[in-house]
Amino acid sequence: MADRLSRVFAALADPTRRDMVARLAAGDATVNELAGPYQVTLQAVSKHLKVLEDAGLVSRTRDAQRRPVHLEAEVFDLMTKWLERYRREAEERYRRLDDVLRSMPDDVHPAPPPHEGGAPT
Amino acid sequence: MADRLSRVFAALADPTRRDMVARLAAGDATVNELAGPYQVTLQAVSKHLKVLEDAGLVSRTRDAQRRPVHLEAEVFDLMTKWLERYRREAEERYRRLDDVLRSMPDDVHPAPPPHEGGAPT
DNA sequence: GCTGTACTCAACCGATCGGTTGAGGAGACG
DNA sequence: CGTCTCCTCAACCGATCGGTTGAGTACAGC
Repeated sequence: MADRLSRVFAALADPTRRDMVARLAAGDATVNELAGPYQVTLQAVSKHLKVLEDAGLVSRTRDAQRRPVHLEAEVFDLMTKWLERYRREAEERYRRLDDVLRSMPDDVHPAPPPHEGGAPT
Repeated sequence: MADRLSRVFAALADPTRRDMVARLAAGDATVNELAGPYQVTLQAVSKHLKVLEDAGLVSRTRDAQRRPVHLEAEVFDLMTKWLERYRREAEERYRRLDDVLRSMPDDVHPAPPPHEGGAPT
């Protein structure tokens, strides 16, 4: 799993980790604070944090023996970009297909035109 | 992995599956067509498709012996909602923290209550 | 009906994942 | 110094994952 996007998606595929992200969105927290609500060992939480860190979703600094965890917002942009791209394509195509189906009750056609006008902004 | 969002994120954590989604955004395709560019067996592709289907990202219909795969755009909304929520929170907080740091060169952490107690042992 | 095409199901395999326990490392504090 | 708190590293374990091969299902066409 080399690429960044895969690590990000994989990191967020776990509900516990998504929950941690949600908590961190409200402010930095120590490992102990994050571990609080979950019924797992501190080591497990530490591992989750490592996964999030490797994905670039959080960063850990040092404050005495505490390791405050900070949510990195930039990564969300990466996902949003990926998402928006295909979401728009798919929705646009969906609208177009719907249109095509209405004007073509039977038979087949060679190939759809590369583009059409009138797509909403 | 019961919840929908986890399945969606997990499905997209694989570059091959993201690639398939990208391809499907341009139009429906059969399993064979999707398998084309990848150096894996048809069965592996079929499995990937099943993962995407279980996540609600695609649907499979029947056309003679072909099984055309269709991208379901709605699911992207689910992710976008989740993303946007925390992205906004995090960025807002980031801006706020930045401001706070400037007016607070040292000292004075809120130091949340050391609640705790119990758990294991 | 037989054959070929398109695809799925089932069993298996090595690698990774999420969790555990156990053993520390780093720093505050008596 | 010793000790306590906070946290990480290492080893292990069962479950799941991504891939394989082999067999089977569904349909078209001769």
